[in-house]
Amino acid sequence: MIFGEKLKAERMKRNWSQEVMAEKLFVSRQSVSKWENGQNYPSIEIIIKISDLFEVTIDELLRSDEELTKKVIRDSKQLAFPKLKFMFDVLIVIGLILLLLKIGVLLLDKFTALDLSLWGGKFIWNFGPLVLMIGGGIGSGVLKEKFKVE
Amino acid sequence: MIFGEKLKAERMKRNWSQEVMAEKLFVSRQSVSKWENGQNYPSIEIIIKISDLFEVTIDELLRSDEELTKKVIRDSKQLAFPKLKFMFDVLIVIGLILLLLKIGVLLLDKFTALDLSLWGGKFIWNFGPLVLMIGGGIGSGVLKEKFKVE
DNA sequence: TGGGCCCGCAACTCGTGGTTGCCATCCCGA
DNA sequence: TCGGGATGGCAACCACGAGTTGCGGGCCCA
Repeated sequence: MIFGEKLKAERMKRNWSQEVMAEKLFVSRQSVSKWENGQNYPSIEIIIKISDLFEVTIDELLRSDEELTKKVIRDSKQLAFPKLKFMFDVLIVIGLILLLLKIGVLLLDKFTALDLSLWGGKFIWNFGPLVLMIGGGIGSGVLKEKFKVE
Repeated sequence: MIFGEKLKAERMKRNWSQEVMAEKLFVSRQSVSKWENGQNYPSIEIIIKISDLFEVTIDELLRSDEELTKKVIRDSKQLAFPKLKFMFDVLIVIGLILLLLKIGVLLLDKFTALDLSLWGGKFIWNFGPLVLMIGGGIGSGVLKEKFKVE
């Protein structure tokens, strides 16, 4: 039984005896022994107390590390997803801003006496925004698709 | 009792009757009724099953919203922090890139026959990168300081 | 060797978790 | 209106499991 092992591990991590722990939880020492050896579970109220005492979640106490790892992997994917996607979204926004700048400059050049020139030539300004936006869009879309299976 | 209310809320959220839920958990309908009315708790094994069935953590089932809210606030702060900070960090990077571009152009202009001009004039290129980098740095630093109290 | 600390096994008690039976209420269709 | 089905609460009952007490074994140290 998973619970007993985890209970024992947490207790020994703190160098407590079963007696000490029993006192903290207001139970007999043998109760603690039984839990650790998998003979029975404590009551719900006591499980909550243990969770507080050790500052671990009840899920961590009751579930296998396998289950928890699966959950952590899933969670970390969801954590990484917004972050990575956000970065690609920023690229899209930058490309859009550059595109709008280019259009703005062209309009001003055409309808006003201002003689504005785009730095770097037409090549960069024609393809730069496009590359950023398409690259960002592809990256963002791929990530979205990858975690849609979830 | 908190557990019973949450159990009922989750069940009704799915439009299940107590009968349906009892079937899913392989217990009698009256057991479900008792849990919801706070007469007793289910066994540990069943609590784990319920947690899986509803895709909520056991902590969420057993703890008050007050306790959980305190924890969620703490977690969401940590979640929002990297995201917002990341955005300010991107601004810093953009500012740095623009600064390097400006320096690159100036060097090429001075040492080669190329006649390159910075679009928009010296004002933007002297202050633009600076504003981005300082703004990003301040934003990033404020967030860092805000959640350092944690 | 004796004492203290730590922990496991067994017997026992009692409370609680789950089941069954019954009933009340509500809603819908004939 | 009546009957049937669905839903859910209360009560009685029982088994089992959670917690307690008693006992003993192992280990370590003076």
